Amino acid sequence: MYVVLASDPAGVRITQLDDSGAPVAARRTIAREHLPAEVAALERERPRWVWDDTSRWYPQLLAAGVRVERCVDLRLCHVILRNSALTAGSELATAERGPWDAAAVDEKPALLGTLFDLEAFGSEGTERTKGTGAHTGTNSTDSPRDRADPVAEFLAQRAAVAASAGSGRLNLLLAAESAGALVASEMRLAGLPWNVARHDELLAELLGARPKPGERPAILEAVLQRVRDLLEAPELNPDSPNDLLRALRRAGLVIDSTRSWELKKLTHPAIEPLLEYKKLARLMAANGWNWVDTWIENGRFRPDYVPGGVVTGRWATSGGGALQLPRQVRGAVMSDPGWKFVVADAAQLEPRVLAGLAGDAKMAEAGRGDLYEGIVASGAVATRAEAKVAMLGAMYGATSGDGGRLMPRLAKAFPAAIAMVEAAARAGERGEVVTTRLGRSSPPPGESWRDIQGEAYGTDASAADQKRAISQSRGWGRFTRNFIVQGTAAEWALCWMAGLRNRLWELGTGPLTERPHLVFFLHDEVIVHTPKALADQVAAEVRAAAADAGRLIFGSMPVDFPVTTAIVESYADAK
DNA sequence: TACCCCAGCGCG
DNA sequence: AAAGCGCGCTGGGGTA
Repeated sequence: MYVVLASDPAGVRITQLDDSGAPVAARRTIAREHLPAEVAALERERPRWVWDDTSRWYPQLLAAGVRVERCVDLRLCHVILRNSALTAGSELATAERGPWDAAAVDEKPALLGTLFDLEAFGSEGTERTKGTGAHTGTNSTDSPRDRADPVAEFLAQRAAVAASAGSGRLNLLLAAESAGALVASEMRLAGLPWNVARHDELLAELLGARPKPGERPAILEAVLQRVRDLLEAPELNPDSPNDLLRALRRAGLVIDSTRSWELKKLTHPAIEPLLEYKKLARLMAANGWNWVDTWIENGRFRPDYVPGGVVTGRWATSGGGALQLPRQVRGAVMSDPGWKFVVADAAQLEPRVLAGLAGDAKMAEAGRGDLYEGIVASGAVATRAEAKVAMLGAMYGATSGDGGRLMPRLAKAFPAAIAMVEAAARAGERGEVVTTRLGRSSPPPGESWRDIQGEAYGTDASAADQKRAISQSRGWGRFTRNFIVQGTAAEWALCWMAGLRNRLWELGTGPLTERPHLVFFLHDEVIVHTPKALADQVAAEVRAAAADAGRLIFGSMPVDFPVTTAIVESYADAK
């Protein structure tokens, strides 16, 4: 059964559909304040909730203590189906842009009326990312998506999937994407436990005690003093790349940027303290006291997770840089008393995904244990380090350096896997679209890309035009090469997390945050916060969910997806 | 003052 | 080891 929710001037309109999409009862409208109780009652029948945007509906339900098992997030699913090569001929994909299509930045509409609509839509989008997602309460009935009918959209999506040759995969992708949206709301509700006192200690050890606003802490100041002395630049502003570059050149160094890996090549007494300064200044700017003041509330870090925020299907976050927490401060992530973290990491996820995608039995075999050791054992390369750099080269499209040099050896040892990424690269170079295992397609290159390619073959094309076109074409090829791997890995991770979410729910009783629950997700890694006594069971469920995800996506293809699990009280103690 | 872009660096 | 993929955030520095 499906239950479609829609905003209505009078409250919330509820439409129940059977599994074929046919209405099973007259639709009705209830008052907004009755929604949580209504959802809780209907949830016992395990429906799939259908709504325009999980972040507009679910946070309030969670706040009222109502958790749902599954949903369809029409906004996220629409994006997938609109772009997927598997549904390219569908009405949904070929229709004019509508309220379910986000306004594209580079498509400025000519007509004022249209412009107004798109701007209204855009402003809604930005509100969503910065806010709590709690839109349903007040003035949301005016947004374009509320003027669109979710029942009609849902039926259009079902039709597009049903007519596709890849309907099984697409259905899995849509379910996983929607489950991800539920997880995102739940993780925001729970928050990542953050020990402010410990964070303070870490900062004090590394930087010195918290300074007055606008000043530098003692250790940072002392390091800077050394830099200024050694460069004989007492007025140096080390945070200004221009200023720093001038000072370095005055000291006789030949350099054209202040990037740390460029600095590392230089020999000068000031380099060591300068690199130290950069490291510490970065910590202070990105995750220092200001960050704690802004992002930690009541011992929890609650970033805004953005499922589908990356073209490849990876998540993004907005606010707090949640996906870039530096190792230096991970010690401040500490479990509650009586609770533990289970930190789990999918080992060598992307190359394993590539083995599955390509159906490369040899590479799957090499991945029976440590994949890189397996590659060494196959004789392709001599060391684990070489295996790793060669694999990265294959997946990212390295052309030079060790990656570019070693990659051809992989092509000999694992021809199927390498042919897969090479084919994706060639498709991208031609401006074609590529598609992940479950059916997410890459965006086509933009208009200016095509212009540049076209111009390079005109009669008055210069050598420079052609060079530019080739370089741009290769660049897009590297993107599509990586897209199929990164995108399919993201699908694996979504399936993993969706399965884990339900397994965790079964381990406990009561509200979500009193059971083992997800508190963090980082592409190929999750953190579960769990009562101490359940930690071992959680670790087992994490591994079982990983095995499920592999079978769901790759079927009988025997690719292993081992996960490392650590049961810890601080994130810093994992791996 | 507000806004935009860039350089640089954190994460996978 | 900084060549090759995907992001977000900060401070500097410019413009309106």
